Amino acid sequence: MEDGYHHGALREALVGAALELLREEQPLSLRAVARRAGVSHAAPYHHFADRRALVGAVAREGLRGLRSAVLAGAEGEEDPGRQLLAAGVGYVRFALENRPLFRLMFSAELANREDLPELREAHRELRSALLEMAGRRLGPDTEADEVGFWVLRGWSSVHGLANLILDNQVPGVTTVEEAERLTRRMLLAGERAMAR
Amino acid sequence: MEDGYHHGALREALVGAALELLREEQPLSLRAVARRAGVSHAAPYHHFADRRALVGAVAREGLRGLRSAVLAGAEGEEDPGRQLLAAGVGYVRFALENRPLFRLMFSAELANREDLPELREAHRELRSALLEMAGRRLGPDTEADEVGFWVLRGWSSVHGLANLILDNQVPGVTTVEEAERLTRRMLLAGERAMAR
DNA sequence: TGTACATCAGTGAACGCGCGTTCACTGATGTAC
DNA sequence: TGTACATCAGTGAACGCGCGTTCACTGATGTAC
Repeated sequence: MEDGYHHGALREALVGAALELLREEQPLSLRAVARRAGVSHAAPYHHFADRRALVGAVAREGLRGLRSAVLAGAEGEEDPGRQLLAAGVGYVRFALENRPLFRLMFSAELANREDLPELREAHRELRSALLEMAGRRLGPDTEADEVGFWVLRGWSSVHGLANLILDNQVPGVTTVEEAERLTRRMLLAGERAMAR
Repeated sequence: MEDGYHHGALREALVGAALELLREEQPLSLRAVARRAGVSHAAPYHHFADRRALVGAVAREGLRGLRSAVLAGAEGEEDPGRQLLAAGVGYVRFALENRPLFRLMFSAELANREDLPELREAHRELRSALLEMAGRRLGPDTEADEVGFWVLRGWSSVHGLANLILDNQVPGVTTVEEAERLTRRMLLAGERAMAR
């Protein structure tokens, strides 16, 4: 279990190495990941069926992180409306602070997830968190359909804004702080329109 | 100029071949593009500095198409509010009908466009079209900042929705028709909230 | 109208590279007795 | 406590592949005189 021939927790180490490479904006090849983990390039095959499975595991980790970021943002607030606002800000912050990972999570490569049940589960958990928060905001008598639609509206806004910023489509917004301020402003405008 | 040794319009043919490959969800390698255009894989270098320049030209073509789709949607309407609605629907339709191209246009590869002035110009033209439409909707006395913020709100919603659909994050929405209906519903809800 | 010649836009071979995956192997680990 | 042995999780060599890019080349085109 110590160091030496048998690694002990290579699976986790590989995912960690992949996250490291992403942070450095390096391409996520199976060989590069193995290299970074300090292991031969054939070793990953004892833990992942193929490159795709590894990428899926990395994306899953990313989704969990995104969910945490969203929930962490909301935790500091009492009022459900403010919770949602903070959640949106947390979402955008995560995207900005984990650009390549965020892109990977929503990449064409993983648009079809039928073969990656664990990744699907992570997506479901993120979605549940959003639905739960929106449910608190809209009240217990709100129909599920309406809550779903409401989540989709908010999610689209925030997801779109995050993507536009990542893609340098929002002139003058590059830092995390600027992005957070803009997100808050945007969500506040939406809330205000709703409340009126 | 006829057929034969000199192609005559290889640059355009290469971009066309690339668009064809994207439509088939094939990877956009320089060699594959040349192959599809029926030309040796060294030929593109007489028209593009490198692979990146070719990809940039393809994205530019895509952006022009997106702008056209947005304007075409709006053209059928008189009321500025309805124009914006139709523009949004056109945006999402374009994304759904040109999935790989749309992804390429907003990919990490092209997030930095400093070396691709023609692509930047295409982005500017799309942005101008959006600003102009929003300006008509908000009236001539609206401050430029406000118009810009308003565009960003709408664009984020529509761009986010398009991306979420492309990524199979919106259960039950896969066809273009379903996506259009949902977009309309979403934008209507936004308009309604604003009008109230 | 003909000819010499520069320029242009192709070709095909070659370069070095990193990739995903497979394979036979071997050292380490854990368990049955 | 020791030993035999199955299983596990690594290694390193090898496979075939497609890639971007460069190069010397050559055929076609257009122009000057």
